[in-house]
Amino acid sequence: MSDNQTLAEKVFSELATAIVRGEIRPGERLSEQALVDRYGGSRAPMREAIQKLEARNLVVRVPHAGARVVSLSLEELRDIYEVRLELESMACRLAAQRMTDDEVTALQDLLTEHARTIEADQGQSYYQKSGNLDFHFRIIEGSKNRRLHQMLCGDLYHIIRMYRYQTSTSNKRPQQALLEHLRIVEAIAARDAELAELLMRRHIQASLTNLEQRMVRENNEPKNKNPKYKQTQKQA
Amino acid sequence: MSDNQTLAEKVFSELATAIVRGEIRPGERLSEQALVDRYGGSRAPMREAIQKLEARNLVVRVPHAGARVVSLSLEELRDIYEVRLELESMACRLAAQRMTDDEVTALQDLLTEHARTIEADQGQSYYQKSGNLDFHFRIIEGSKNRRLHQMLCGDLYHIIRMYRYQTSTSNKRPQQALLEHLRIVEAIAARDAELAELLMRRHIQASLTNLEQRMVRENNEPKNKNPKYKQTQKQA
DNA sequence: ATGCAGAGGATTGTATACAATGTAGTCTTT
DNA sequence: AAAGACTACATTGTATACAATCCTCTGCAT
Repeated sequence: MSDNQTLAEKVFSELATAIVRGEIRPGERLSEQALVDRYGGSRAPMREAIQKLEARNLVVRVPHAGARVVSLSLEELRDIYEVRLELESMACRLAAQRMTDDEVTALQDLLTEHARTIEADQGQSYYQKSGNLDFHFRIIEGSKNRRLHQMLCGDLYHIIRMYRYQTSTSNKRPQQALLEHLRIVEAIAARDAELAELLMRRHIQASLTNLEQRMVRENNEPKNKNPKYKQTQKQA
Repeated sequence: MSDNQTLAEKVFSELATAIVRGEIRPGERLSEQALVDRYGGSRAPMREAIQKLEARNLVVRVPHAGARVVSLSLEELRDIYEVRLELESMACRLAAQRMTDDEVTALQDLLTEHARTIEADQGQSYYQKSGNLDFHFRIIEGSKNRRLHQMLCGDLYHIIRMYRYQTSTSNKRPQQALLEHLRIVEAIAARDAELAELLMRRHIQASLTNLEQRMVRENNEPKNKNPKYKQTQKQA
């Protein structure tokens, strides 16, 4: 029934959401014994859970030294964003070629739903929370490329959600984002793969340029010199 | 000294190369006890090694049922090639923007070296073996994007090397491949990112189209219906 | 005061033992 | 004879115990 999945998997998924939500801060250490005390069981499943987290790049493990939640520098975050930009643009191109007509109409319906929500709710909360993700997820699935889906949803998105730097695009102006979404779906419906890819690229690019600007600003004001690894922060 | 790395890591790397070289066939099962008998130690490090393999998508593990070496369908292989095509083209674009002048000249030197080798050796063996990989690796490193490097070299390349479907491009005519390499480096040296990306895309595309043609052929001749999972093959 | 050396403690890596689940083979039943 | 259930075995998941490594704190020397 409920314990169909192994203890290691349960601990893994609990830890993963905790990390993504920021309940466990970047740089914080994951002691195997501490996990035993918290979740019960023995060290073996805890080790396995930690290894699963490492596989998803959520923690970094060094032999004999233990595991810490990843703490990304701006450079590393830029790297991730660059890859995401490329892969998701690619997904959009493929989606324009491979989505079924039904899937396209379903996507259009989703956007009209979003429009209603924005109008009613002022759109601040709901839209960017799940709606924005829904839209991107559907397009990624529409690419009909399982590996691509795995890379974007499995690895990159979790980390990106950890560091919410998507400020400029979707936070400030959801109606602008919706407009861009509409244009993208138009291109997909017209089976114009090139245009769809270009529009998606521009749609995401804002986050990346924002991040890069932050990087140059950071470099010019070297007051917090090396925030690469914040170490040894126990919960007070 | 030599056992600076843990037993789990040693077993992992041994198994990884064995799998990539085809010494352990796709679909073959990896029993923990069998690994203990072969490599010594106990089950704990073997489990860890298997999990590391799973993290790199070299084996598939199902709870309580064990681990098997991945056996990819043509669709899954196409997915991987599609992603590789996109990521490596991207790497080439970034390399054109970010490689230092020294790195570019080093790359040019590498290609003149390759040219000499081809002339002398008839180029069949050496060139495609390590030379071709060297070239691609350097460009990937030239992108200065660690995550991209990790994705291409860590995950995708191992699997691609397992299934050597790169027949059409580099096998048949190494001198043709060298020519394409030269053009790519020219574009990089000219800092023409767009052109460099385009040339790399075309350079790799042949493998993908070859694979896709194979897929449609396979679908039209359904004599070997479901070669998705070859199961229960013990070494005779 | 600063830097290095060493001992102690804490944590991880490994080994072994037990429990739970999946698998195969046999037996029964229709 | 074929299909289903049951039993025995094999394999994986988990727990506990031991060994090896690293981190920290203290003490000494410069």
